[in-house]
Amino acid sequence: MKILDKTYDPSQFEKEIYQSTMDKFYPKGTSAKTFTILMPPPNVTGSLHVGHALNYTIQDILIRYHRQKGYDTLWQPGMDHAGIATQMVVSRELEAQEIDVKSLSRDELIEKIWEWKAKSGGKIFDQQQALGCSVPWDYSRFTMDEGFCKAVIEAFVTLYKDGLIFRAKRLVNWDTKFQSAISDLEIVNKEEKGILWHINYKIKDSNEYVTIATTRPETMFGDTAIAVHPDDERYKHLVGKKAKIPYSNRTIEIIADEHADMEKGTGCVKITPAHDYDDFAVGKRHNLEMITVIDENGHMICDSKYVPEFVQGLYLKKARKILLEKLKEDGLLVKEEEILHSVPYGDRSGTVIEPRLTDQWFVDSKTLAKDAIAAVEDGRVKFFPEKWENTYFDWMRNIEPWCISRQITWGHQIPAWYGPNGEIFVEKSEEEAVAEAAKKGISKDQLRRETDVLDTWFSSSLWPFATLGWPEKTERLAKYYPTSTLVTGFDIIFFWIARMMMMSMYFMKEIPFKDIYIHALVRDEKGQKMSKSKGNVIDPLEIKGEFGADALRFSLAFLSVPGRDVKLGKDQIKIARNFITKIWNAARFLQTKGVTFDKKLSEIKLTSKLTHWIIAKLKWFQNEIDQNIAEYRFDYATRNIQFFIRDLFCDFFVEAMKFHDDEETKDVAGAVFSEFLKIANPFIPFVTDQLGKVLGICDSFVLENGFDPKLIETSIDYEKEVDEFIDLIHAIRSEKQANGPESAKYLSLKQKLNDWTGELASITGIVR
RNA sequence: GGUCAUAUAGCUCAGCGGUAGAGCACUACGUUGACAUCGUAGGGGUCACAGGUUCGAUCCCUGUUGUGACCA
Repeated sequence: MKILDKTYDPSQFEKEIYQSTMDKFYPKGTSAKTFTILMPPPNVTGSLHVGHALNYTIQDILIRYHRQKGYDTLWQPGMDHAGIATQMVVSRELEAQEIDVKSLSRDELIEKIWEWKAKSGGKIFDQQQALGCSVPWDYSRFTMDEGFCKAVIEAFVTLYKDGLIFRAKRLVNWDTKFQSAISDLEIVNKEEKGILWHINYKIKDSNEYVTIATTRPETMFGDTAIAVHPDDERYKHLVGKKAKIPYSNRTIEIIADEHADMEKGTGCVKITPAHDYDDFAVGKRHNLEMITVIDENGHMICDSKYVPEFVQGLYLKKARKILLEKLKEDGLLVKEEEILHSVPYGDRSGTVIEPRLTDQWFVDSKTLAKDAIAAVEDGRVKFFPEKWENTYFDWMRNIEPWCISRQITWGHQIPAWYGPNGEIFVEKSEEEAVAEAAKKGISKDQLRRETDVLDTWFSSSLWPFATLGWPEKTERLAKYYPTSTLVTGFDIIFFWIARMMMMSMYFMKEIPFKDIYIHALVRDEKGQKMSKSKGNVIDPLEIKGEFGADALRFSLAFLSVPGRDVKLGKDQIKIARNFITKIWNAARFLQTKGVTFDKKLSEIKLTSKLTHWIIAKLKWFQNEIDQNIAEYRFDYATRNIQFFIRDLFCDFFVEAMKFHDDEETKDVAGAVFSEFLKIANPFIPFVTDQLGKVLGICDSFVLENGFDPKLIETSIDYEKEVDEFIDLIHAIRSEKQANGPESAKYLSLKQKLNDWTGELASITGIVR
């Protein structure tokens, strides 16, 4: 047997251990009890950050643990196509090569993106391997692969025919950079300083003016009313009168609506239903016209009869500036008031989001949410920590229709065809659409396919069953659905969890997963969010290089206290690395002591107090870990790993071995250490497998079943006696430090130790 | 504005209706047959504040304050 090096150097063996164990990560299909985790699919453009590392570490611990326990485990890997993000990355790259993206046809661009994917996509898979993720890689799915596309079409067409997807002209969040609608989850509101401009509109047939207050004067050409509060005595006399929009020949009615806030601005508010959500609602109530004055690029519309020439075609901010100057000149701008207001930004584009009236496709979330809510209410699906169900309920109970169409190229093109008069045919294929259209006398060349693609999250919402083969009735689907535990961050409860719940309840009529474990955000050691601009980003691969993947995994699990952010600093990882070194050196000591690792616990006849004691502690340890995993307490589990090997095994048992090293003790030392490695393997797979190999225990612990604590009997009396003995040792050491070796108390305690009879008398030398 | 968290040692955090815990940092000692990436021992807390329930509250309840997150 090769003697271990003095220091633990993970870079020497991590890669090899992973390569040699990869084939053990596949579901065996032999056990009736399954344990399945859906890996949250990273973006095809993504690369590993420390948040992923936490997410994958937890999943890998769960998977490896259950695999050892004899479950048929499937950790379903994959990737999503990240519509906007990918198209952005590829467009940028093409532009760098001086290729005009706009001149490419749809098919050409898509081809370029596939080329890019083949070359640069999915880097994260290698990084997941570096971290030790025990994934059956051949099972990987991609939201744009052939089978998945089929699933998306099936889902879309079914929902449409069931009346749960509809097309409508509504206000949506318009991203002027991508020139696409985005969902309300994809915008971030920022509190900003702004100006409330007070502008006079002349009352028709009167010399009076009404002063409205607005932060967006340039939209005035889309105004279709002015609202005052019904209880506002100041303006009661104006209700029903008409006012003229400056520089426009239109007059608009002054209406009473509770939307007007008497406290804010002048109490009079202009209503622009096509460019503001609140105004849209007012417009609906009062049956107002909706006039769009801003185009898809964020410029004032050119050929509009509503927009005066002097601002036509101008970028919004420019138009605003020119308009305000003119209003000022003409004495119509009567006040500028500084205010704080919240401004919506696109989370990817970083540009101001414009509410825009467009035709889009929507999912009737409200209807789909019902079963999804019920599944959590009645406990079929549980959140850990439980408090997150509030967040879930809150959102689901107030859910709005989900805008799923995107005006981009990369994604699942919506399977809808339009006839010449706006007829809509939603079918799984062009042939079927043509056939349906023919029934209404519309020929194939009159049909035009919808160019919009679906929101990436629409395909992600099918992940629990589409990855397993749906819509086909595959064996895999039958066997692994519903899955066991979903592990993810709270930031995608709405984006992903809620939507998977809705789609799964609808298409599978069954929950997608039983438990949802929500982990925290990883922050730096000061509790600040990691960001490139702050320079406090911890790169998991750099950490792996410096301290080893096990140290990173151990630290992340150690810090996973439910309900708290993970504050990760290098110090913490160093501590973990030092601890792993301790395990390494314990192994080294056992080697030099001539311990062999070929006997199982059950094969050793236990006679001594010392061996009874350590085995009793091992049983306790195994039970603790079982419970910790069942409760998703990875912080406890790692603390227990530390406590067992350091405080119990090394500090006492190994020390005692230095005085008491008969065959039984050595056999038990080997067997207990082997069991320890096995139990710790899901947490720190690399070092434990390496030790297992070098010590000749086994090639890998990946498929090793743990021992059953119930099958090995230990004497409680022996355990107690050793515990008392240890307490006495601590008391003696403490007394010696406190009052010196001459103190009466020390001497009497020392005497008590010296008088100890029986087996333990042989190890009193442990106190020096 | 609404909701949900959270406040315990210098720091990061466990914990519990009845003597307050760990790691790091700090102090002292130590190179004893694996480990200085180590060991042994130690100092250090009015458990945010104010009320209430209780024989007893750091823990349960109410309020205040600070901090954080989400929603509008």
